[in-house]
Amino acid sequence: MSKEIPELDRDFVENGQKTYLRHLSVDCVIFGFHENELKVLLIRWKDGPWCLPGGFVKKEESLDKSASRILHERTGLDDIFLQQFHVFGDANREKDKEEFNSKLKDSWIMDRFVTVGYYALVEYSKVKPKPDWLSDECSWWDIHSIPSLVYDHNEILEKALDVLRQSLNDHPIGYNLLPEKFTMPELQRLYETILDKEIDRRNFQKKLLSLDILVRLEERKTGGAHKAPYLYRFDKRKYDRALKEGLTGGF
Amino acid sequence: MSKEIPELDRDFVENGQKTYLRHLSVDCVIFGFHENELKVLLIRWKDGPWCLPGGFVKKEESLDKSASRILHERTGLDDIFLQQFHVFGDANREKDKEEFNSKLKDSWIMDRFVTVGYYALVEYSKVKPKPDWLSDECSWWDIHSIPSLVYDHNEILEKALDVLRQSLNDHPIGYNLLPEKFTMPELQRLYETILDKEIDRRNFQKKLLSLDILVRLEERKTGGAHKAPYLYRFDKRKYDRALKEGLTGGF
DNA sequence: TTTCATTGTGTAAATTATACACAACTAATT
DNA sequence: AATTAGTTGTGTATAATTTACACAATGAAA
Repeated sequence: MSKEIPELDRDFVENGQKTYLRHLSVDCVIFGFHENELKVLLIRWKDGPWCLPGGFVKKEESLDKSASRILHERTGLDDIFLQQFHVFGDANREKDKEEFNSKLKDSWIMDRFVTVGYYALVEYSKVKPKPDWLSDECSWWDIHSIPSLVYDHNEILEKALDVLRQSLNDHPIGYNLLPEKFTMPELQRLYETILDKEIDRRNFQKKLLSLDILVRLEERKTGGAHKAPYLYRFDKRKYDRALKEGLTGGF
Repeated sequence: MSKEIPELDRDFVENGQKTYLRHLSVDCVIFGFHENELKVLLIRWKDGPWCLPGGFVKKEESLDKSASRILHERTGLDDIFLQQFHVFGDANREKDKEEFNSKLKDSWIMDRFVTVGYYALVEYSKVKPKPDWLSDECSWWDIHSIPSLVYDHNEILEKALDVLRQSLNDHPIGYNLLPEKFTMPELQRLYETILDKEIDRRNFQKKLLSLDILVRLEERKTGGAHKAPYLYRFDKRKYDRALKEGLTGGF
């Protein structure tokens, strides 16, 4: 399974504990929305399994800062919407850890880790996924066809989806996942995908407009094979205000 | 401020890192309800400030297990409703740490700690608060008059209250805080205290009964200076079922 | 016996959520 | 150029839920 460890990695493996807090990691569930599908950014370790992008907490760095640093490293983006959602602390959550890391026997990396899950909402088109030096691949996966992930990462992802679902009415989820201009059907697909249920088209539009956080533009979106829908954008000011009070209702 | 460290403490201070994960702690916000007030169990360090009861994570122990162990140590109770709610990971969250621990200069305890917040719901009357060997006092405090706590513990407590408020409709909060038999006005006070708002008496009763999770007993509660109210209890079976689907509505 | 604070109870009005149908538009097809 | 297929835009009636609100009965204390 494992090859020899390159020079760059060696320092990390042998001396990482001087830089990072031991026993503690951060894993990110990075959501994007594209072609009416909710997607998650996954990476694949060199010669290894798929997993959530993650990293470690520097000794003088806040947890939130770690997460946004990791996110920046993986997506190139700054100012990303990022939310801590759960800590995974089972004593045996990293089963088969030796198998995946046979060359790291005495490294701090082989210690038990408790990991803090963050979810991020990013605009799909702005991300250029780039694998890091630990990984071969970095790409988007539809949430309906996630591969088997390392350790408890499938569980972490499920929990993130769960929290995302419950947050739909009091976090700026639409705002962060969609491009600046979007159509009502696109927004509806986003809601339907996250909630995993169908919503009546007219009632959806009625409720979203009643929240008074959207602005309909003069433009329409052309190019589709059908009637051209209007474009909308969020009214950031009103949106932020509404979120403070919690968006009412919920489908 | 500090006295000499007793023998028992010395081993913990000098060798704790052999038993516990470094950099990681658990703090518990233990809620109880008594005399129509929502209360929190606080402890006071020997010669030190008030704080949330907390502890550390053993190397082969899950996070949840740590929390319930800590809770058991502090309250004597088992099978407590316990819920992780947030991780506090600011790099400088433990300000004035040296001041409070002047005798521990080189101990693992002086390292930076990230702490996982758990909230617990206990039946007030079943708890006999007992300070541990680190603390002088252990007692209940009304949430409206919490003293200044060490580090960021006031912030942790506020966050717990926040989460408790938001969880009222999909967690068994009433069930765990009240004694087996209780009156409708008592239940209403509990809701009003947690939500920090008044609720119409008739509408409250109507909704709670419509959830079909309460059983009215033949008994009434006597001894009060007024008309004797009926006693109720939760129908555990129906209650659990309802919670799975999320209690509807919400005041 | 009276007083006082509290409990138990129901209905009407307002708000919110749900169900549902047809004409207009656009690109693709013929 | 006309037709087709699939999608968009729009409003109303009904059901469900939430809110507002008043008075008689009770039990202890005065």
